Amino acid sequence: MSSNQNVRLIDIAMRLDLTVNTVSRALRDKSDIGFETKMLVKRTADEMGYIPNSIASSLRNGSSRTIAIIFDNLMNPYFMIMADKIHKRLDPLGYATMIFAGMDGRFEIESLAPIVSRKVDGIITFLEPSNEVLNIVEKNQIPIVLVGRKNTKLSIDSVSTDDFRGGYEIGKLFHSKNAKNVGYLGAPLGVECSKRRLNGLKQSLKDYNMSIKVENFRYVASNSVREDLQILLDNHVDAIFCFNDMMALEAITILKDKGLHVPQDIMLAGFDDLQNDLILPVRLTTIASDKDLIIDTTISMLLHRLDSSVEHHETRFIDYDIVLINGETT
Amino acid sequence: MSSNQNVRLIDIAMRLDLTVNTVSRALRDKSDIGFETKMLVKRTADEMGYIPNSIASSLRNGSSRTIAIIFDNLMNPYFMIMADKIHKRLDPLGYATMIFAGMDGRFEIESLAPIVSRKVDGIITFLEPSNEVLNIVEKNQIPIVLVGRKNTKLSIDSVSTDDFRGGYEIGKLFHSKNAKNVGYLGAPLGVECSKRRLNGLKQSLKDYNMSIKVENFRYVASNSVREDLQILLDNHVDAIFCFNDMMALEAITILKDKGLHVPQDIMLAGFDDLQNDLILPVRLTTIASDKDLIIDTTISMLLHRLDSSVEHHETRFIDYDIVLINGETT
DNA sequence: CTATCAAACATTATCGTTAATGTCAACACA
DNA sequence: TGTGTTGACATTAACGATAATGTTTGATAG
Repeated sequence: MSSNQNVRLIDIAMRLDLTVNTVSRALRDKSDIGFETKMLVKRTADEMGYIPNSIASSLRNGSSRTIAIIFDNLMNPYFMIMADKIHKRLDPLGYATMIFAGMDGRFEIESLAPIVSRKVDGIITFLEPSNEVLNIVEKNQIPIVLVGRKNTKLSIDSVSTDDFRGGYEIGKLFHSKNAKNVGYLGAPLGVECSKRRLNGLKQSLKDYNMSIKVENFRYVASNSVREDLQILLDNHVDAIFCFNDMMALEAITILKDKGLHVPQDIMLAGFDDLQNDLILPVRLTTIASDKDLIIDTTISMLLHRLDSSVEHHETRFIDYDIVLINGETT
Repeated sequence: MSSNQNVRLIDIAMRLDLTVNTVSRALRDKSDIGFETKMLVKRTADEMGYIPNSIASSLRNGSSRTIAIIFDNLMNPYFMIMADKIHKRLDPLGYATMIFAGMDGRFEIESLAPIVSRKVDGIITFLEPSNEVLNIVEKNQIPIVLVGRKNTKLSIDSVSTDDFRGGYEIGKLFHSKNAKNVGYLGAPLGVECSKRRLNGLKQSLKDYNMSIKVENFRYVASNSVREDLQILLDNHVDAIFCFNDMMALEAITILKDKGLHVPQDIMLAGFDDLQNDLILPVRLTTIASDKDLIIDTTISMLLHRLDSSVEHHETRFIDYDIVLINGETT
């Protein structure tokens, strides 16, 4: 139980009449230290309750063995699922994950200082970083990978699903179910992946000779799902593609309040397949990409950048593999 | 854009032909530095894109301005909501939040090293820490607050809801709705707060002369909701109190699969009121405690410990304020 | 005209750990 | 006998920021 303060290397060293360095090397099983000494040091460290000060070793090593995850809102289940998967992959590798959230949709320079300042070894972001952010990150040589929101204008490593094809398949599906008037509840203007999903949807509507009405394609602000949905209902849509499952869930909830049932009264589709990772009391038609593969790819790209320097940025696309209709695979 | 590496205090100092210390003090608006110099230093730091190395200052100051949040599973919406609230409160105070998860139900000594090692300024835990953990935390003088899982045997600051009364009210509610045979889907044995909720339930069943059958009170393992639920159905319960909303959601989903409707065919109640913070496509009968108040209380207790030393541990109980029945306040 | 003081900066030591060198005794080899 | 060699440890110098002292210059007081 000894004293009341932290045990440091020097405390062990003094106890054993060794130097700090010897203790440090002994604990990390380095060469140049006798077997007996190593054993003794380790045992003593254990007895004294030594816990290394990783702040100090981070300073010395220039690495904090921490990966930053960036997204705008902790309370979005999709991000949470991803954060969980990231955490589960990185933990065995000795990396802690630090979540930076609450950025209000944009990854700007103001949010960057706390991250860079903490000397994270890498950044996984679900938000498009601004160019300034990218400059600083590059200047500080921090590997960064963008997940799911690839913007062609950005020069950054990224992992993404095939948004266009996702949108296309939903349109095709709606057609096969005899939808005539399809609407889209999208992310706010400027979110590239939402635009790509919409483009895919439009293309399939065109290919299948369904009507394309611009007023049915909405850019939904964060708390205006209700209004945009009402507009679609006023326009008598019979099928709605939602940017993601969260929006679809909100839409279902609102529709239910209005006494409308899915899919009997109106068809609905989302994107992300949350129900695969979360318990949801409804079954959604949705685009399911392989989240584990997305995360595995992301992390391997990130770790790859950790030891090799940047030559060229690449984007890897992860195929989605199934579309679910009310729980049944098509 | 100057060089390719980090800008440090010494880089600014050399540029301006000042000492590191002067630059440091100038940037932090300390006394002993002339007004002109401060301005010059700040401007130069800005131009050079200086970002302080908080690892270094943490080492020097002995504080990382980081608060650790502990829970077992990132993917639990309740924790996520709480984490979000904590983050939103601490961020303006300059504290980063670091999430430590994946602990599999127990907060044991193995999980502690990475936390202590990082010199966090405080710990907010949603898991009961073991006594060893508590010892080490105290030895290292790290303030810690336990949220929602108060175990009377532990000497620790904590914030909790009145679990007993919550359970009691649900029983009372079931009685008012003419339930005759009430079941409980609880947390695994050993989770104190689940036991308290059950005790509350039992008490109300007794007070209202409803039948108390031990076989209807289940300790549900993480992935056996289905089996335990089936047992309750076999026992012909007409109302089920679930440990929390997540379990209630899972139960609803399973019941729906079986063609049973809530509340027509069977009554169901949860705990936490997730629907207040999350979009849920169902309305749950649930116990709603004031989550913001819980978090505010937690953080104020934590911050209080940061500057005053430990004298005595206390538990504060947060009242729940409403019970919802399918969305209607009782 | 010198002692006193304060403003404005410089020097030095320190946080805990770790990499790069230094030292020294024991032993081998020719 | 002298020259390497090696095992096992010690010494020193970082990492970047900051608190505790020192130093210088100029102004003010007596």
